[in-house]
Amino acid sequence: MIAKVVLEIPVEKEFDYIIPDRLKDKISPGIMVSVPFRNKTVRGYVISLSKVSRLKELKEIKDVPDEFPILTKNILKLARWISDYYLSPIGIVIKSLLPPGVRSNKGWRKNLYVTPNLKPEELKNVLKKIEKRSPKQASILHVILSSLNSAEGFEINRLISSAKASRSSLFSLISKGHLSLIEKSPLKEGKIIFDYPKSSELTLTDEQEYALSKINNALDKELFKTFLIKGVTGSGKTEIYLNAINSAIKKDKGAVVLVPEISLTPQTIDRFRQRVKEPLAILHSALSAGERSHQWKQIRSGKARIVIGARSAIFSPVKNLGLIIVDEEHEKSYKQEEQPRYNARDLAVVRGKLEKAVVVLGSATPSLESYYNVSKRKYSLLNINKRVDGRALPDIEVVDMRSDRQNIKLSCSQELAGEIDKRIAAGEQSILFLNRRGFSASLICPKCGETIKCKSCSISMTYHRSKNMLMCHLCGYQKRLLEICPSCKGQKVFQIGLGTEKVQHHIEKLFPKTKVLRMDSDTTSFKGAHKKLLTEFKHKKYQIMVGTQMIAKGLDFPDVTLVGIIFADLSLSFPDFRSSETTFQLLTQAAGRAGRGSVPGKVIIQTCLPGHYSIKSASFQNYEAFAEKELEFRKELNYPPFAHIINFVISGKFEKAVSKQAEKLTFLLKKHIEPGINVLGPCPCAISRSKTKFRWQVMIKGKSVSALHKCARNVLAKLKKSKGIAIAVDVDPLNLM
DNA sequence: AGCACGCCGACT
DNA sequence: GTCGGCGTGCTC
Repeated sequence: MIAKVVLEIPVEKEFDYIIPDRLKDKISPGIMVSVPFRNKTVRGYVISLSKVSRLKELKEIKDVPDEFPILTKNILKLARWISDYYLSPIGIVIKSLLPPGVRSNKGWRKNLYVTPNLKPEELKNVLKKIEKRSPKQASILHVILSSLNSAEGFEINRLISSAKASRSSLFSLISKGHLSLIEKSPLKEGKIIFDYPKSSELTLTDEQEYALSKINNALDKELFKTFLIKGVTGSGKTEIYLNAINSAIKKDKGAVVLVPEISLTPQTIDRFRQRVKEPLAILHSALSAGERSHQWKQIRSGKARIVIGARSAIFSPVKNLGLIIVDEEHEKSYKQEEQPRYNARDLAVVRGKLEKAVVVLGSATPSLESYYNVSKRKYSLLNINKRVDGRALPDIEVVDMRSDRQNIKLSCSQELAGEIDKRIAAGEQSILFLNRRGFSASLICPKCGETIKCKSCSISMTYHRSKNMLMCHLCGYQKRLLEICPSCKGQKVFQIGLGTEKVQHHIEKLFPKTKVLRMDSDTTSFKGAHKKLLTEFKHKKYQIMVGTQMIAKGLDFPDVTLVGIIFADLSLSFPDFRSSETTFQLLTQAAGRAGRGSVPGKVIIQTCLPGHYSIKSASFQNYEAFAEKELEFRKELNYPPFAHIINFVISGKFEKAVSKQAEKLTFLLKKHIEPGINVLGPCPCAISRSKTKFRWQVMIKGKSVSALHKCARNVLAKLKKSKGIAIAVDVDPLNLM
């Protein structure tokens, strides 16, 4: 027999190996193997088995470290899909989807037991059913049934030998869900006993109830279906998720919950722990390799069926997966910004289809891609328009900062200052949001007009007052604040633009008796600081919080009744066709921090573009109005969701070589395009230099992804490599900087 | 990816 | 005449 094996190398090729007799029982698709390759031994994964090979001289598989396939059939299919769609070699895809601890394959050899997932009567029924077709499997079940009270449990090797069966028969029973793999022998009446947490069942609103019933119906039918829950901030989406998960458990199905990296806080996890009626596996980026590997094995063995985690949790090998939830589906952090550049939200739908599972995407501000999929009838929309307990949405006021009365340099309009004052008097709290840390955005020389830039990047350096240093927010390079212009030796350099440090400074000056907390990556970088500062704010050690992106989402402080957006235009000015969408999302999410308690909230948006539709519709809390306008614009310019984009980023140390390669690539793209595809560029990226590397980009755009794939594949195969030049291929890019 | 093979320039 | 630069191509 021949095994088709993929290796962890950037090559789209399967390598054939002979399966030696001593290993033939252990090998099935999805299993990890070690194979001779060149003069080394490398790790690989069996994709399929075959009787024949095109080649005559084949090498043998050396070893099989695991007892069972680490990749399930569906995950293997998902890996294939990712490889095709995101133009990334399958070996690299598999490498990146397995947690690092698992790949070191420690702990898979020892202490492996199985435990039945069914009651004895049910096992007997299964036994009867499979007796004729699969005598070996039946024999295993027979051994289990005849020794259910054995205190030793079912160590797999002993079980296999007493049943005179093979590993693959045992594995079939596991993959059908009749048995689970476990590391200890905790048998008690044939089933692991869990400590179920107590749960309070809150009553649901009518809208929540309706959404849940739709999801439950779909779960009952065991068919693939995708829902988009559009629920205003504070509408209790999580409550729907929790109930849906418990419904899945009742139907003996597993669930995966994806949350954005920043939302995976102890508070979030506790909420799920308290309410979900089974142990959770938590896949957090902060876990060590060992911990990850442990969690993974708990999932793979069927011991944990409910998984909560960030992006990569979409690969967890949950048994009998029935439900996939993607919270805050519009979040950019679901996109992996390195190869393979997948979007976990989109993979959720692909995996849902493979597993015949129900997929629930939730957001207060759905991505236009998902919203458009509703109108194409790919997803079903579930609207939640009311907040729980009938609380009012905050009142939003837009303040025009162009007015003569305002001084934009002082962070705070008269209106905002007045509202903050009221909150201080009432003992309530305020949150002020600005999406830039540091004190001054940049330094400019009035004599020559130059701004001070990083030595290795193309962006201007930000002045940080607490450190008294200039910092590059891209590469982290720091240097002393200069008194003299480095390019013309002019005597005076001006600081321009706001950062959170300066806002804090202004607010402290304006309200000298008030304690102001600043939350940004500068103040939260040391261990435990994030949690500590939030707790202090909750206990009202501070009246005002100033912060970046990190405070715009998810925070829930009942005493916060005012949210101020210091400068909404900052995100609108981004050179990206999605900047309006991002701004609308940011404003809506930030506004959602206000009025989460009994006192209604107020939001003040400061802007120089008060007429812009993303600011206007955010101020009316009208998603539909925004989406309608934005979709019109996207349609006109043939941007997503009406088209797909593949972005090529060419980078290297020498600018000439980079631009030359970008032009060669563009030439080939133009040569290979089909009708309906546009080639845009080449041009330098918005961040034209990062970490000493120059960056250029070319885009292809068109309605049909497969046509784009074809074009990209053709061209990448034809393009001659240039030394020191890297080309990153990004399908459905979210970051165009 | 990583490593061998191979084809042109500056050196004992 | 040889050492070594790195461009090309293959690895079951």
